[in-house]
Amino acid sequence: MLQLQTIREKKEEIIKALQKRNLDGTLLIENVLQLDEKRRSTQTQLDRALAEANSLSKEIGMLFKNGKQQEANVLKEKTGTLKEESKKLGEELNNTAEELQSLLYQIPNIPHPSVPSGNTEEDNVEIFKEGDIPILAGDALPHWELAKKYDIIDFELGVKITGAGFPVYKGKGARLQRALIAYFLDKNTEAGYTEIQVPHLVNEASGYGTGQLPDKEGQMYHVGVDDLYLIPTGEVPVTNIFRNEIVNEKDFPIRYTAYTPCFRREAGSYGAHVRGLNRLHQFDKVEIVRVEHPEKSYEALDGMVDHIKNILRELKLPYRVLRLCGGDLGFTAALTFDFEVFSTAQDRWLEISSVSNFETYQANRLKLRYKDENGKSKLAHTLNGSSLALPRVLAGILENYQTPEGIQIPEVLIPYTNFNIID
RNA sequence: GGAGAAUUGGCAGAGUGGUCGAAUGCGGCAGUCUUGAAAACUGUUGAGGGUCACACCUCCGGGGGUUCGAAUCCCUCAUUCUCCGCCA
Repeated sequence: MLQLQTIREKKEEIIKALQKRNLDGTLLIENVLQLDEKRRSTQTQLDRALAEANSLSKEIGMLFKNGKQQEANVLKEKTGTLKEESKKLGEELNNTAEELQSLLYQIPNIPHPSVPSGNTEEDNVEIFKEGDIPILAGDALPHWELAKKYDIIDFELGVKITGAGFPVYKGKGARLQRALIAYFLDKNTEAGYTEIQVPHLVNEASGYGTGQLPDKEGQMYHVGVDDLYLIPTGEVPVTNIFRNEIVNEKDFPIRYTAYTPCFRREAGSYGAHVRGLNRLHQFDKVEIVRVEHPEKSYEALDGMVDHIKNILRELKLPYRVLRLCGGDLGFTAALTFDFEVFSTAQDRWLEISSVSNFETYQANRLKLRYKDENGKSKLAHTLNGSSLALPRVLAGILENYQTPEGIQIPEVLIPYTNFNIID
């Protein structure tokens, strides 16, 4: 959520920047400022009433102490109207604040100046590409057929147990997936991220903290009886570690990595593009999260991008990096780089990582602050990225490493799998 | 799931209706002393709103109530601890 102070000071710039998201925020911002004005004036009136009541109460106390009952009773009468007034003002203040809050929740983050304009993923800008796209034999198969051929992923079995989008990994498929998780966690740890394990269900406050609520409510599975949500990404529990925290400036950089399953309802998406592992309701992901000093956050973002490049280079997968355009940028992000791996048998790119800087947007919701050198608390910056999303990496490996003899295992993974071919 | 106790500032811990935003100790920060450090001593040290700056207002787990006045009384929810039950 944007800071009110920023909206007050940079109204025009914000409206202009939001146009990159193809959003005309004029009315929204105007309403916010109006409500903010109203809130503050109501607050002032309320404060005045409370101040008066407070000093009367003190006087009454003194009078009672000195045995002047009658005078005290006279003053008591006066407090009656003040009480009514402050009650009314208090309600008004609450209503205004609530209305203001819900408007603020509707304003997305301001895109970073380097975000290109554009409407759809077509307008994202490729900034880097690496790795050779293998030339496959004419009978090369998409991963879902490879999965069947070698009996390593069973989609139908998942349908029986749960429903579409919940595959069962078997034998070397399961082992390969576990190897990838361990490998990613090891790489992240080497790079300075602390490995943690977090809950896979979160409460409502956490959903608001990272911005899944209220705007993306329908994307999460909700456990009604206990009012908890299954996490759509590890970002939610990990970043919420810092909700309502004031960290020490000396603690930067704060770096965490966590492996979690992710649950997404993804209602209404069917067709060829969601076949196999391309889109699932449950999948595994290793996430990296950083909390940074505002002046260092873009440096950190670059570092995260380089880190993920390294991993993909080691896996020898053909991939590219995109700078997301305004129209494709997530609600809470200021700048996002997407990583895509080339799925040779499907002849298309698959998103396997999304690395974002949220600047103070999440921190403001989370109330995540740090103490600067003058002892003042300021909002920190939060960042996160996938390193990496498992199913599509798996799909990329299956398709790009297929040979007539079987599926070769990338060299760096063999110590983790203990086999070098799936056949 | 049942019974009881608790929830106060970074931590520990006082405070049961009237200068209590809150004693005290530890920790943190600044200073004195010291060649330096430690010790000792002195000062300082919660968050948010509001203001040019003051004033002022709010916050003692969350929400609601009683009262002129609540950290202190009442209701309710949550969490933690102890005992019992159940269980990986």
